Amino acid sequence: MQKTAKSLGSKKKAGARLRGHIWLDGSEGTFLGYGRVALMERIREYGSITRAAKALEISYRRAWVMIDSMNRQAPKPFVVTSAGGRGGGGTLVTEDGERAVRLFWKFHEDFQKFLEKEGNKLGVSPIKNKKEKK
Amino acid sequence: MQKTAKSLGSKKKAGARLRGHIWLDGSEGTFLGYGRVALMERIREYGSITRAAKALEISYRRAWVMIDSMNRQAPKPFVVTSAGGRGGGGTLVTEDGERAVRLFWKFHEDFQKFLEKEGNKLGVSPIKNKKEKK
DNA sequence: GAGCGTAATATACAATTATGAATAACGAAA
DNA sequence: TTTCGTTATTCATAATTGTATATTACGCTC
Repeated sequence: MQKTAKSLGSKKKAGARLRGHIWLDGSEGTFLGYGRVALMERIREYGSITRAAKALEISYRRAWVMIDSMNRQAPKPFVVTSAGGRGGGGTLVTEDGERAVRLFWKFHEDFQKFLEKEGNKLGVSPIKNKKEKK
Repeated sequence: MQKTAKSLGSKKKAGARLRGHIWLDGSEGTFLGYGRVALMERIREYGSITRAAKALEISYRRAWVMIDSMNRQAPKPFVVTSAGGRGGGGTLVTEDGERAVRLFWKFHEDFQKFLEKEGNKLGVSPIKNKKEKK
């Protein structure tokens, strides 16, 4: 036990960057987060859980679990599915789902601004990323 | 494919709550977060990684890895260790470490305020927890 | 120099989490 | 009623992460 630091360290934490994750909690834990929003956006794009999962490079099961959890926690389903029929069926995002996606991105946007301001306020490096020129 | 939601769902997401995690990133990924701050606080309390880890109910290895990672990313070590000597050795938090802890809690505090405001702004339930009557 | 309790380190094992493959159910359309 | 591609579901396996245990190094104290 020794070596009490005499001079204080740099105030900027040498390139440290404030980061974070945000999400909405529901009755069963996670209700809406980055993964689920991305999934809904792909479902909107492809009309299919299978293809959306492939595009996101996650397993079908994982995608299905997310949707199931989300729908059970939502007052009304965010996506509706149908098995069988023309094309085998499909999945689409409801108006409620679309609204949830917009709400989440607004939340994210505000959060990014918060991080920016906070970084200045706390004197932590505003460095955004590795390898940025200009 | 059917059943387009006709009436819009509730605006409050029925008890959904905004949540999040924050941390500081460094050159190797996570630099400072809730776990590392809690660890430093316990080290300050006990003067030992072993006892701090026990108090937090994590393995010594995990605690050590956190400290090592943190110290390597910090301009100057946040904790200093010594093996051997009176009492077998020990660990203590440096002034830089203490300052980092304070900075992180300030960050956390501001973040909680942000979540509160954001919940109001977005119209997401201000409900703090399950089981509230009235 | 022996004893002590700690840090430091390696490694086998446990637990958790995600994946991939397989199968059945579905329902419109030909 | 057969076909088709999707959803829904199960299960074994893989990958990841954390734990428990053992061992060595350390350096003050007696």
